[in-house]
Amino acid sequence: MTSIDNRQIREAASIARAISHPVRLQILNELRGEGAYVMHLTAVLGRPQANISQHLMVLREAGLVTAIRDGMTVLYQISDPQVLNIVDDLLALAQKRIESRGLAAGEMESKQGGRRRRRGKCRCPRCSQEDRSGRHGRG
Amino acid sequence: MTSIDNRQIREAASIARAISHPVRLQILNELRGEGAYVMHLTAVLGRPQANISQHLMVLREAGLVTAIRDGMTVLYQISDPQVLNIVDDLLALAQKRIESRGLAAGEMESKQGGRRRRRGKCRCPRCSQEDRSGRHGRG
DNA sequence: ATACTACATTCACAATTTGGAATAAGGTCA
DNA sequence: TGACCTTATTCCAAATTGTGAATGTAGTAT
Repeated sequence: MTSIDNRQIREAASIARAISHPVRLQILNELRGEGAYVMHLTAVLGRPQANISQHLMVLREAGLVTAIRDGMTVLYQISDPQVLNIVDDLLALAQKRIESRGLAAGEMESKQGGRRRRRGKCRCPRCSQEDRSGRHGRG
Repeated sequence: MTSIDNRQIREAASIARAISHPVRLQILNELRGEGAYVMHLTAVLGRPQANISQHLMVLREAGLVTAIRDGMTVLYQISDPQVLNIVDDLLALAQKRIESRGLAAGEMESKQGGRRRRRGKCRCPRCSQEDRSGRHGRG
């Protein structure tokens, strides 16, 4: 039996709320796999460091991510794989909608990246390593 | 290739945003299966009708639910089964956390319903029918 | 028509969230 | 030590959200 009490509802809602910001969702998406350093997130998302840090704080307080100091840098990781289930479901539904809307409104994807997309080079420990060993992509 | 563009991120975030309120999450949870009438939601959640209606509007505008008039009453349904995947994942993670917190903090479930739980009787078409027969769809 | 029921919308205000700027805090290295 | 790097936090104004109260709209019944 699936009895839902108030605590569970509130907890679930607060998880959703932490995820419900484009920057935070993007952060979670970037943390797939082995996680990412703050400077990497700052570089990839193209946002001020303070802002990234603020969003990371929200994610931390919601318990969605954990921070591990590594010298001067900090590695953030997703705290529980189930978090990614939620993210994946959200992205899947979003994708489905965008597609069906595209068919309905003739709004096909042929645009060039409206805004700046990837801020390219980042000097975080991981990126430096990948850069040298020629490994690209995530996973 | 799972390239995530900005539109998809924003769409996903806005879905999460719509879900991220306890009342709305509870509404979605009540809509499982065949949906529910507004008066049923009002009765079950124990909140003012206007407030339920306001939250339903948010869910409608986010495209998570659809409304079908049926005489004087309005039946709300989940617009896409994938919405429930998200809800289920949120509830699962919430449950997992509450459990692990309970073990860690000795906060076992020994409370009586902190707030009012179910407002019991509701006169919506479905409840009335179930009340006097037992199990049947709408007519 | 009136009265009643179910639901939706608007308004006003409090509470919360957001993000930039500045600054603090923690760590490394010459 | 001080210069420098990475990340965290505080302050604050603007924007957004949540809610009750009142009101509007649509359908039913008499």
